[in-house]
Formats: sequence, C-alpha cells, structure tokens
Amino acid sequence: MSDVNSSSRDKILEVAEALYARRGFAGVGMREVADAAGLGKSSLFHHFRSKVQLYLAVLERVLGRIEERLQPILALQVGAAEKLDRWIDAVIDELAEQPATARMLLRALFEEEEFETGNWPEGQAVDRRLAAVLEGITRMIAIGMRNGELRTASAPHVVQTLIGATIFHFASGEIGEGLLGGPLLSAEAVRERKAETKAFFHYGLAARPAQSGEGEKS
Amino acid sequence: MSDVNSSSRDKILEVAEALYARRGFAGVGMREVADAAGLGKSSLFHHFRSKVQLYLAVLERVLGRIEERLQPILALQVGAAEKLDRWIDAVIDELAEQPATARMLLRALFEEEEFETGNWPEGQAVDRRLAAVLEGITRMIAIGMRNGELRTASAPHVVQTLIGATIFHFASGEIGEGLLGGPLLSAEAVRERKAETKAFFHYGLAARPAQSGEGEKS
DNA sequence: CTGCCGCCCGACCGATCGGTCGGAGGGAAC
DNA sequence: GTTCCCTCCGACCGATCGGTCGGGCGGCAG
Repeated sequence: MSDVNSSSRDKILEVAEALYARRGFAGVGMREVADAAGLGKSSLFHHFRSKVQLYLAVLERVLGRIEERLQPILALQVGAAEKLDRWIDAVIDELAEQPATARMLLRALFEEEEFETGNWPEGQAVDRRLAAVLEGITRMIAIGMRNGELRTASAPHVVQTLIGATIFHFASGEIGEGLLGGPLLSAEAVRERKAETKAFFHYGLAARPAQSGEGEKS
Repeated sequence: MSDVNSSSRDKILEVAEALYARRGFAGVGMREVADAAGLGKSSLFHHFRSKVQLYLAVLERVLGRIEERLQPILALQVGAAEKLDRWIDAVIDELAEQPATARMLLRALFEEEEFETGNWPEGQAVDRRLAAVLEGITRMIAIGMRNGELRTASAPHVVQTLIGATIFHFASGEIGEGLLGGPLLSAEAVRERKAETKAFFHYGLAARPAQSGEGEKS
C-alpha cells in the first residue's frame, strides 16, 4: 500500500474495464482478468478483496471520469443551452476516447447485479457519483426551462433521452456500425454524432412562443 | 413435439425472459431457470438443446413481438411523421406491457455475448429480425426526410436516438424511477413518456424552411 | 548480515456450472 | 393387455467458478 501508483493495480483496472464492458460482471472470470493483466489469479486478490470489489472499483473509475468532465461545465457562467452543448461535446469525447466507458455506464444504469451496491463501501461511492452526475444534468436542464431558455418539458424525461442519445449510441457497437454503415469511433463519425445530437436537442428543446399543444395523445 | 402449445416450453421461455432481462445470459444458470419454471434442470434440455439455444429462443420471441407491432404501422398509408408517432406509441405499449422486453432488447443491441449468433440457426433468425426492424424504421424516417416532411438529418443517427429514448428509458429500472421520482410503468408514467417522446421528436425533426445547415454532412 | 514487508505465485478448496444418461410415469394406438 | 412416445426427473460428469493458503522472491531498514 506504500506505492499509490501501483502500476499492477492500474493495469488490472484497465483490462478489467475492457472485459466487463464487453460481457458484464457475471460473464468475466477472475482468471480471465488475471491472464489479460499478465498476473496470476491470486495476485488479483492481493489488490482487491473480492470480484465484487474489483467490479465496483472499475465502475467508480468510469463514473469519476464522467464526473470530472461534468463539474467544470456546470460551473461555467453561460446559459443552459450552451452548457448542454458543451456537455454533449464533453461526454461524447469521453465515450470516444475510452471505448469501454459507454458499455460500462450503460450496465451501471440498467443492469440488476447479483450483489447489492449498498452493502459495499465502494458501491455506495458508485451510487453517490451516479446520483451526483444525474442530479447535475437534471438541474442544469430544469434551470434552462424555468428561465425560458429552453422549451418547457419534463427535465427528467429529457435526461433519459439525453442518456440514450449519447451513451447508447457509443455502446451499440456492431449494431450501431451496421446501422451507420461505418465505424462508430472514427474522428469523422464522432464529429457527426456530436453535430447530430446537438442539432436534435437544439430543435427538440428550443424555446417557442406559447402555442396550442401539438401531437399529444396517448 | 406433437403439442404445439406445449405449456412447459412457454413457461420456460416466460421465466427465462424475466431472468435473462435482469442479469443477462452469463448471470443466470439453467438450474435457476428450471426452479423458476417448476421443473427439473434436465427437463430444460428436453425443450432446448443448450443454454445458448434457450437464450436465443427468448430473444427471438421478444424481437418477434416488436416486429409484429412494427409491420402494420409501416404498411399504413399515412405520412412519416404520423407513422413515427404511431410507432412510438406502439413500442412504448409493448415495453410497458412486457416489462422484461426493454432490457432484453437493450442487451441484444449492445452486449457482446460469449457465443456467436451466426453459428446457431436461431441466432441467424434473431439477426434477421433485428435487421428487419432497424431497416424498417430507418427507411420510414429516411423517406420522411426525402419528401420534406421531416427535417433533413442522418436517418441512422435519428434511429439511434429513438432507440435510446424508448428502449433505454424502460430498461433503466431503479435509476429511471429515482430520476423521475416515481414508477416507470404506471399508466400515468407511460402516458407521460409517450407524450414527452413524441413531442421531442416532433420538435427535433420538424421540417423547417431552408436555412444554413447546422450539423449535417456526409 | 538479518529481518521485515509488499508483491506475486502454484496448489488447492468446496460449490456451481452446462450438459448427459438411464429410466419412471402416463396417455394414446393397437 | 402391450407397445410406443412424450415428458419429466435424479444422479452423475468434467470443467470452471470465486476464494484461500503457504511460501518464494527482491528491495529496504536495522
């Protein structure tokens, strides 16, 4: 524990992130992680007390990177629409630079694992970071709606749509590439996704003069 | 095999769908499925040759229900915007009525399983159904753009956003409920999600007078 | 030098994994 | 009755699972 930069520990987190992203917690064994990290299986348990703890550590690292991207944007002294644009750019940059991030985030957002996050200290940290990010974005959008900069809608619903538009796209892998007819992560594809997403939310949330509601029925 | 309505087979598919939706292919054992279906483990292998085949059968059933909802809508003699609205209603109805569907679909769309779908006949059927649904929606949107009914954008990117807005929302489970501050599947919440989604795509894709293009290339 | 400590490993543990096998039970055909 | 087939099951298989244990190795303090 004397060496904070323990390179083995980082290596484990790195390869585990890639593996868990692809096949999930249950789909990846400790032996597979150890082999990918160039270590014996026993060595993993020297750095992480259990498989659950390793998985949660990976998840926390992913969420930490997202949180670091979000905080400076929320602190900017600009309008909500501008913040939203910058946030879309920032999160897409992160998802494109770290290809495992999107799938890990998606798993964290929808999967029901066989363990309870609340029972582990690392799990509570994960929950806290996730809540912080979601609340930050929701508040940012809600403020933009309240002061008339954005069309009035349900902020949580917009956040759900935003998550889908960003995270799911970069998690969709082969299916997404089949749909687009090309790679997801090329510089051009990333640029295009940013533009499409920003344009869509721009139009979808643009403030409008009061009008009779259009196209709403069950 | 003489009984097409084999109730045991349906029961297995039903409970397996719920279990796989929650914890994925690797996270659910055959014993757990058997117990939930009220059968011995050996009996599962009488109805399905292997675990992979069972999983693919579940997936195909889910995709089949979606495809059945989509086809009559594509055949309607109405505009693309109207078709899009009806499709949003239909798919959200399906996701709300069958709570396991969203998560199974999401898994099919982003997960890399430890088997290759191409090696099993059922896997090829899954791939075919998935491709049919995606192509149907993409074409519907592309046509609406080509004839000026919808704003010009990248149809595949819109489809990705549409998937995120519908499937992810109903797959998000506890996180989504925390964000909304209430249940995801109540009649009121479902109605609200339909309205929000339709409004968002309405505004996001509304045809506009020619203008200096924003976020369109290639 | 000796002793300690962080890091790593091979061998091993009980449990569970997917899957097989031989046979029990029961309804329909004869 | 007998035979056949469909459905189901308990017992069993080798492999792999997460996790433990004791010890080897190398650097650093005394």
